[in-house]
Amino acid sequence: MPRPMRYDRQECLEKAMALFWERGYHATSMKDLEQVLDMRPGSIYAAFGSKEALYGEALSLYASGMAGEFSRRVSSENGVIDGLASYVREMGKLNRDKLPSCACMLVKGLLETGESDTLQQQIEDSLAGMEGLFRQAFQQALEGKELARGGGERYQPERLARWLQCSIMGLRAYAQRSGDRRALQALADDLADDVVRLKA
Amino acid sequence: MPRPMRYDRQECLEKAMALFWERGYHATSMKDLEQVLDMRPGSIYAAFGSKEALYGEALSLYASGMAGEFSRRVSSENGVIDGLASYVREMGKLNRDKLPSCACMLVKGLLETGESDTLQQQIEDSLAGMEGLFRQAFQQALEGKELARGGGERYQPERLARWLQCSIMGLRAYAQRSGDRRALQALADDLADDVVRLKA
DNA sequence: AAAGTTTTTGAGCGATTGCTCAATATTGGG
DNA sequence: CCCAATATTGAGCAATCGCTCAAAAACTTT
Repeated sequence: MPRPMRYDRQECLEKAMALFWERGYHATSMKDLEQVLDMRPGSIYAAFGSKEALYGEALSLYASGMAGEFSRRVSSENGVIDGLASYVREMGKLNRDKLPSCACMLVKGLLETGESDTLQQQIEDSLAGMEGLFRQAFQQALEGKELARGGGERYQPERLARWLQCSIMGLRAYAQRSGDRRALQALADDLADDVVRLKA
Repeated sequence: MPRPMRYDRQECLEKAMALFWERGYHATSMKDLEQVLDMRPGSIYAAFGSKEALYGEALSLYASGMAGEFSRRVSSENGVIDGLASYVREMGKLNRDKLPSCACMLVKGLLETGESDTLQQQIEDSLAGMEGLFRQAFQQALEGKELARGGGERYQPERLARWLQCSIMGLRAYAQRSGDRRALQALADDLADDVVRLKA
């Protein structure tokens, strides 16, 4: 007997995510969101509670999407290491025309939220989650004898995961620059080669 | 015969830079700046014109400071490569207690300004300037036979400069996370070792 | 149709935003 | 000691911010 909902929550979240991802949290106003979602303020607040909560849900959606894409790509190659390298190499194609932003939404959020912020903790948790996925991948590579022998302490999965996350953060920040796309691809290729070099 | 200025422009800029660096552009209000600078709106606008212009000058100050510190540290070591490695290794000590933010102000700005923004261009120019300094350093290392022979195309100064800037961007974004400081130092050490490894 | 239930609407709230400008304060020169 | 010149002040502007809530709309069931 109730009036049916006009809006699909998931679709709304995807649109909101795209806008937040592109402009960042502070530069995105509720007016902007109202326009993109084609919703009036009351509906948005009924559905999501607050701008901050909406941003939080958008972040979660982004994080799960990123984790999914990572897993998909890594498992699409024969070896884990090749999968990781492919994942990195693909980032050389990052382009503002296809995505709301080349930079990682988590990193954008990390750099614009205050340290006492509730959002900060969520972002750090998501980043830690990604780093955990990287660690698991390297762990798998280690157990599958994919990593070169004699790497020593340098080849500890958590160490490699840290390095990989750092490199990806840097790569995607670098990609945010509007400059030469060939330079970006060359950089991504170099980093991917560094990953591959863990094998030999 | 004019009334003398009460405020030192440089001191004001440094305070404004610290605040912008910590909070970012959008999260810093004129009210905040008035408080930190101990100036009333009229004085700020008379001195700097607008919030955006003030931010721009703060960015310039930051960029020149960073460039100066880089040059100082690189030339303080015997070899260029050791200087670069030392520069990277020192970033493992990045701490929110000492600085307004662990992250690079230029990167924070890059990730929160829109692409058509005037500030974006200034930021990208500054980043390109830093990358140029890196390139010059690697060029110097190359001419001084500091780089290992047989590195091939991989050891082109502009390629190495791109990689170094990417790594530093990533490292400092990683440092913004409030987590384990030993992990950060380990990461910085690993990256510094990668720089040193260009020699052998 | 009427009643009941839930969603959507949008005018508009108080607070804050970046910013202006007439008024005031503070100096050196005459 | 007053005047010309410049710096500083701060009340307050229009616009926008995130957000609220009583009313209207839209559906199912009876």
